Amino acid sequence: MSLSKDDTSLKSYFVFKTGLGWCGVVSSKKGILRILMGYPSRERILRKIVAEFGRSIAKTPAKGNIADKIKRYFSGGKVSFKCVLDWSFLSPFQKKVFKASMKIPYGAVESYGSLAKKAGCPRGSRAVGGALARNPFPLVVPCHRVIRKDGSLGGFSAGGGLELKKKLLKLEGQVRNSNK
DNA sequence: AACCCGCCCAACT
DNA sequence: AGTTGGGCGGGTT
Repeated sequence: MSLSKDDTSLKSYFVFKTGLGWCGVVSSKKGILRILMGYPSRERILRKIVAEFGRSIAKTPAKGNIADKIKRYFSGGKVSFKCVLDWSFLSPFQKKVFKASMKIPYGAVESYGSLAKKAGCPRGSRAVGGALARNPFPLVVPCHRVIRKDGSLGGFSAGGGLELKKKLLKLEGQVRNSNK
């Protein structure tokens, strides 16, 4: 996934604060390159962005409605994230998995295995887990809706960790108080 | 060519 | 409830 550091293709970012931590969006000319969320401070998220995209990345005013959508979603709105993504750097397998996962509707969940089947890779549950573990577009590619077959949560590697996954599912009405 | 995994399933205790 | 052991497929080094 390594992006060349001194790539001249222009990238830009903006960050913003939400009820569930600091979030950020990095874009290229083609679309959104990366969504970050769940960071505890402005410094932390900036450091992360610089670490991944280099110091030369440009800051841009929070244009577009993606920030508003995320905020609305975090406060309980049933938001559907339709936005242009730049996934030119993803592997074919990742594209298949992300595409399949975007079909999971708000408020629904699906298991890694079942998603693997829908992505055309019937025994690829672990591979699906691996792909989702590096999902650059959390929320837009709703990897938080993918859980284990037995109902336990599985993992979540975006900022905020498993706790955030639990919160998101709760927002969507999916986590009973089982505390599993 | 080895590792690592956000898994799954059956078969146990 | 938890553990084990085999199998799994993609990604990374």
